[in-house]
Amino acid sequence: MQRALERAGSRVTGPRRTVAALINDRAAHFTAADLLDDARARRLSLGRATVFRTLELFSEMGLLERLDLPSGEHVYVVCAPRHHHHVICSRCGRTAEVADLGLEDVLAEAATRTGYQIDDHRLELHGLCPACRRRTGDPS
Amino acid sequence: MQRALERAGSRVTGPRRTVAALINDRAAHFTAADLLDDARARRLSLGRATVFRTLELFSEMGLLERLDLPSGEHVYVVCAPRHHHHVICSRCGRTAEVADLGLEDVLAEAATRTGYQIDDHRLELHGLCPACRRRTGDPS
DNA sequence: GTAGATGCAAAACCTTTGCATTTTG
DNA sequence: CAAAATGCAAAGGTTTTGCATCTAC
Repeated sequence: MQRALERAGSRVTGPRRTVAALINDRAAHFTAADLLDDARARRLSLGRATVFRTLELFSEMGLLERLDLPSGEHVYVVCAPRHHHHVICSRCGRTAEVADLGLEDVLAEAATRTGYQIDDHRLELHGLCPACRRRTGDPS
Repeated sequence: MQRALERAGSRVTGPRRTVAALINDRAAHFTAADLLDDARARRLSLGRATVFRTLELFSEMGLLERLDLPSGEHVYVVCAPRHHHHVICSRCGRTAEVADLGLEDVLAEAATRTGYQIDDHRLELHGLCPACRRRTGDPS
């Protein structure tokens, strides 16, 4: 992460390290408020504005991505900077990334049918992660 | 819409008719605030809370769907109650619906690769609608 | 007549901004 | 040392809630 900041020409500061550390300790997706709470719980000084600014920075750098859950919540997930999609566990919030799913055909089909020129897309998959699946009734 | 309300066991009230009318007069996606502004502009009495409550009601009834744009804006679009996806014009906000795009294979592939049990998905397509395409430089 | 709907104003949120102060490179 | 980053508190915006008053059925 230090590397990434340097590469991006941004400064490596205490607060940014703190945010990075807090993110690292989170298993699943999180909100800005989550990090603020974590910081307070650990008695780490960290300003609200800094958290928002840092999340935005990390997102621009491609280290994070913001997802909008069906609930309307804005959550962030750690991810690789290439194009991909997220599979989100609706129970625990853990996410996995998938890429190259063969969406091209789907997009082409949509373009043909609607006449729209499709420039971008967002795909979110919701379900249960392997662990939550085991803990649930249905081991199908 | 009257029908839909009756079917759902909800009352057909003045404010709900007003909201439905305002929605009808909108060409593209809109926010709760948009409707409030429209109402004010037309000197229609309509409470803020009622707008939010009605949008929620219509959404539950499947007449509307709330989308979260990449910008973070919460917009609503009119749509049919079956499963489908939205193609959204990034210039004018007009939307089109598409269904049965052959996503099944994509979902199956994602499930296989991640081990998640995939229960639901959201796909948003962004681009230019035919009209905006024409008005833009690139008639490719 | 009564459950359901409304409107208002306040509360609750969430996110951004201005600006003086501190810190990094 | 200069530019960048921070923190605070305030502003801005959106959505929700409590409650007294209406109104559709």
